[in-house]
Amino acid sequence: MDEPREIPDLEPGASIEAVRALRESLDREERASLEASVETLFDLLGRAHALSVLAVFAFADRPLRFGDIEATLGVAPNTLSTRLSELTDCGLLERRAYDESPPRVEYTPTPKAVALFPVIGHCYRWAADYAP
Amino acid sequence: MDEPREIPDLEPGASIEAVRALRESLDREERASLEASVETLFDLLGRAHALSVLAVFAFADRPLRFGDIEATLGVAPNTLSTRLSELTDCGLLERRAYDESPPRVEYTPTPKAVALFPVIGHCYRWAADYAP
DNA sequence: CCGCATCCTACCGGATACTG
DNA sequence: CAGTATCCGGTAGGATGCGG
Repeated sequence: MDEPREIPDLEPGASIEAVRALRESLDREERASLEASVETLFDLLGRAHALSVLAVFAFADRPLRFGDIEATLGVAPNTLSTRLSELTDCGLLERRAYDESPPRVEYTPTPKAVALFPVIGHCYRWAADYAP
Repeated sequence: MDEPREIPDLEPGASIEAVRALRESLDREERASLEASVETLFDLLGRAHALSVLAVFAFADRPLRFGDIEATLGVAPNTLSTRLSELTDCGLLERRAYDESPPRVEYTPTPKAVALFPVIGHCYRWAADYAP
């Protein structure tokens, strides 16, 4: 009774029809659980610069340091610190600190984050098509 | 010299590699324009309940009224009012007011919004796979 | 030096009451 | 019914400080 309807793999660009069918195939409890998970995700992404931070990682080909992201996005350090902590706590980023001088901290996207990158990609395509 | 590299059509689930290649094919000016458009989109989506509102429309099969969304999401009316105005101003929703009593206002997603629905769909799939 | 914590200010979002 | 007015708590932004 665990997850008989578990989605086998993550297909990028899931059409709404497919997801709508998925939602309707779930019973009340499973569906509430799914909605809650999505709500958590939306709450996370629905904060200042969260999507932008993800985008920076999506286009980077190496681990990123605090200063890298700060310079790229130009956000206040405390805000960036909060976002990075949240993303790390949710298992989207992995934080590795090296005990050096000067100190070095590197952030790496986890597979969980990589699985979200198509969202970023789609937003870029959308912007290229529908921008003013 | 207008848009020789215009993306022909919106493919759902654009891989980051493809978008990365696109970004690198653009010259400085075009790329800055794209980044600005994406930034605008991220700023819009990065507000409270914006993604949730989009999701409600993505799964609805008819125009929605203010009270529908309010009841579904349980958000404060002033916040919802602001979000709906922003989405309407950005051309994602079309607002139609009927001069009746009691008054009736319907919101319909535009093609521009429909083109964003795969983002919602992907988030649902992601949540089903990676949720706690 | 770099990554963050603190302090303070401004604005945004939540709850409730109220109007056309 | 579809919002607006009002009040208030929380969160983001900017500058600065400090610990490693």
